[in-house]
Amino acid sequence: MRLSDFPHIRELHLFKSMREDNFATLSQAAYLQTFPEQVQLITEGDRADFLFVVIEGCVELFATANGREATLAMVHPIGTFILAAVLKDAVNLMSARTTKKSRVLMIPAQDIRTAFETDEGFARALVVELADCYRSTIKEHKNLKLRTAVERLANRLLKYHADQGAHGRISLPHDKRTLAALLGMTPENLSRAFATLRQFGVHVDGATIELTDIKGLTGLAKPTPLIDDRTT
Amino acid sequence: MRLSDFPHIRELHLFKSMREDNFATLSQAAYLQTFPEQVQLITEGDRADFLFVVIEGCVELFATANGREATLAMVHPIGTFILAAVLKDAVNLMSARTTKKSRVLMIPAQDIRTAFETDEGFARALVVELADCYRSTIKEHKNLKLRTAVERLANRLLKYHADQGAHGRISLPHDKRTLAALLGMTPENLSRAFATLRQFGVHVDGATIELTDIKGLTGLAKPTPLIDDRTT
DNA sequence: CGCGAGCTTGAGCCCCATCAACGGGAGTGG
DNA sequence: CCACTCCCGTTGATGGGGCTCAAGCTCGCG
Repeated sequence: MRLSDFPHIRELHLFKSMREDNFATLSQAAYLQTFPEQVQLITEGDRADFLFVVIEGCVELFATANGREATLAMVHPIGTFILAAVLKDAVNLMSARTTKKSRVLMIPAQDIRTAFETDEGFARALVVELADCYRSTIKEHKNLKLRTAVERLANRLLKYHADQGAHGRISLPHDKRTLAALLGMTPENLSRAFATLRQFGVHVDGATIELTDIKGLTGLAKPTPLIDDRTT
Repeated sequence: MRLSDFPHIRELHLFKSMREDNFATLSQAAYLQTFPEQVQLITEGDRADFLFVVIEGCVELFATANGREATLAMVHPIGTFILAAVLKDAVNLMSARTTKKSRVLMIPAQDIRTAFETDEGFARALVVELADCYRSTIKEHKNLKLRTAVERLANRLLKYHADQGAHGRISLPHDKRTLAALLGMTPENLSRAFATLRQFGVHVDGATIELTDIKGLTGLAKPTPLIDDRTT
């Protein structure tokens, strides 16, 4: 892997407090690879052989059963996935595919586990990382159980709006069928949800959305830090 | 707290590898308390002041928003809850209430965090515990998104059946309105789901259920270790 | 015997999935 | 430059799963 990528990784909360020698070992064992879009990186049920770190691009985590498929999360740079499975030396509960051309760092699972056992700083960082992941999924669970599809969309738009500078205009980070899957609905229903939100100042033009009634939209969405805040 | 309760707690995976002195400190700071049923122990949004350990009875974790309520999990002995919030010194994402008379151990959050920072063995145990919690919620998420209400009930019955010795007869561990909430449906709908399952050999008599067609029920439920196994 | 809580059953409705058709933009090849 | 095709997104019609509201039922208990 290229040394030029080390600084970013090293600065990750997960690796920041790791001992230098352990990090060096990990670096040497890791693979940095570039994938085109729509490549499936892992399959649920398979043993977790690598910890993945998304350096560039975007990865979709999803699961399948009974002929149905559900998107569980999108991983953006710099983010990791299947950490829990790697630590437990267990099978993946989710599958993963790229949604765009992506650069991904793959760290052999055994090296992660060794570092966990020998590096106290790393073990502590893992606690924090896992706690964050855990709380994120709880929020997502609440989002799904306590809100309708239109409410989920409204909150998601407000989140994008805040992320992108709150200038009244946002651009969707995913195509609409992916966004629909992420929100737990069909593409058709997403269209209708957008139509419903028109009366709340949501105007769609392709991947660009204009928000002209933030107050009204917020009133509908009723965002709460207990679901929507990234880090609480 | 009573010394007689120590052995059970000490044997918990979470505390097993903790240093003796740290465990002693924790024990002295902890409160063992008994609550009647339907007592709310914590409220979402409040700061997490204690780590809770259910010694006896049962605790329901739930969340509220927009006038809706959703049950997220049931905690049975011996189980912990709001560990992640305690570690992060954050607010609770869930509320908790007893569903029956319960004995609960309450360990001050600050003591847990201190132990985390000073006790390497405890930190490692936390990683495993959090990874388990994390994977459990992912499974629950998949259960909800990938299955219909009837399928969720069928799988739940099969799980109880296995837990209780697979003798073709099970007794429901919760009353039906709680079970309905746990499965993400209304009590009315649970009734109808049971009626639907009659043709698959599910015969209801109060809290006792007789299963006369395990094979057929399994065919409908299509259980998978990637959702239903407690520890994979 | 009367009462209330928990459970069941029924009717109606809403949200959302499904199926089908259509429109438009991008890419391709003539 | 245009015709063709394919894919994405939209729109409409229909249906089903599940919720709501309301009534009836059963059983335990006073």
